[in-house]
Amino acid sequence: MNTRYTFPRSCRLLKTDEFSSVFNFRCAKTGRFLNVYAQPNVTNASARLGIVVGKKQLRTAVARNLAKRVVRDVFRLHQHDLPNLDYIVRIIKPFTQDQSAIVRNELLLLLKKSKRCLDS
RNA sequence: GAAGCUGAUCAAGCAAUCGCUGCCUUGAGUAAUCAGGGGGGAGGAAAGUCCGGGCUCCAUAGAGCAGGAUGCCAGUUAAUGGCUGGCCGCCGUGAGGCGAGGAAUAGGGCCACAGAGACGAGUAAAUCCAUCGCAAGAUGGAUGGAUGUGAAACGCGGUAACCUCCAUCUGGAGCAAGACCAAAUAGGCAGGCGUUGAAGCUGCUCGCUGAGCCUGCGGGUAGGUUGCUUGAGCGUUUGGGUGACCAAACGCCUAGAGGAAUGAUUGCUCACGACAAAACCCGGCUUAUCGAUCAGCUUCACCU
RNA sequence: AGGGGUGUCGCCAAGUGGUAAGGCACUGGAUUUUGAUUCCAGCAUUCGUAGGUUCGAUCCCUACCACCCCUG
Repeated sequence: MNTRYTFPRSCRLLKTDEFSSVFNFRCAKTGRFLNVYAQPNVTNASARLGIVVGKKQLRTAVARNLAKRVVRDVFRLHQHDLPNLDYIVRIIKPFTQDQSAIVRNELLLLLKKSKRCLDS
């Protein structure tokens, strides 16, 4: 049995209430490009992800989609190593395609940091 | 060799893994959907939306006015304000580049400053002559240029990218166009039954309240389907034309989403990768752009 | 997709082809023991950018850039 790396609907944050509850939990970690919020979730079996991309930061639809795709890809590949949390990733600064490696490392670091923040 | 001019082409490639999204197919499932396999998946500007056309709907007896656009001549095209060729003017040493380039005797307006005077007329100063006067000067006549001006000492002045005139073109809206299917709720129309009692309380009877109820139809909202990619298409060759372009033959099928799809990682190679992402479709224009290649040409320097 | 508007000093802005008003702010001076008020003076390197028409362009024309608004 090989582990699947898909990103089904059950692994996303969908409702506005879910987003605002994670924001109100106030466990945030900030990097150069990203801003990660986290909250433990009891109802779901796996980690869940929500992405916020502002129109002010990334003007065109292509840039927004690229940002979302990069974040989603990192989450997808590491979802089985992550604890049972709700994450929200917000993009603060725009980045281009050749900067995506830096962004990926930063996101992994921030995810680990937020886990430690919740444990303490 | 250096500096340029013009035209054309390309817009990193290959492999593996994990993902995204349509299409075809197989299986499971009532269905939504899920799983496997195959195959496809952004541009030269997709951009700005500046022109032109196709397509669709609405309007339309015919013609005109108004408004708008264009403006040397000829050609090309489905069409154009695009493009091509020629003439003329300007710029550049040159290859070349740029040009809304018709009419001022149809008419109106404007022409700052300077200058006597800005198109109506007319003479301020200067020179010469005559008269008067001691002189300063005054009056009359003649002169032709100078000053200043972008231009002019009156010449049928300049200006039409001021209005205008002339010639040509021009119905409007836009795929959220338009077509089809079609919940819930409200309302409409037709038929039937209803104060000789509809409907409700209520499963039945009594009782009470007291005007609607049933059936059918059509419009139409949410939503869905379609329009949606085979087209004034692309490539090669041949022929015609100075050229834009046209014709013929052969070959090819090349995104079609709907909160909006092309990414990530690893390895190798190289010019070390810019501007930038389709949304009904084409033809142009304009703008952004790391670079690379090819062809023709110009100028300068050096060598033979 | 279609349509409209704006861009002028740090801010608000006037300006109908002839060398860019005004107010606030700022700077300097005067007045005052000091400050505020008041008075005087100063402050525009391309009128968003680039071309064109014109003797001459903020103004007219064309293209572009940025921002805003409207209809669906």
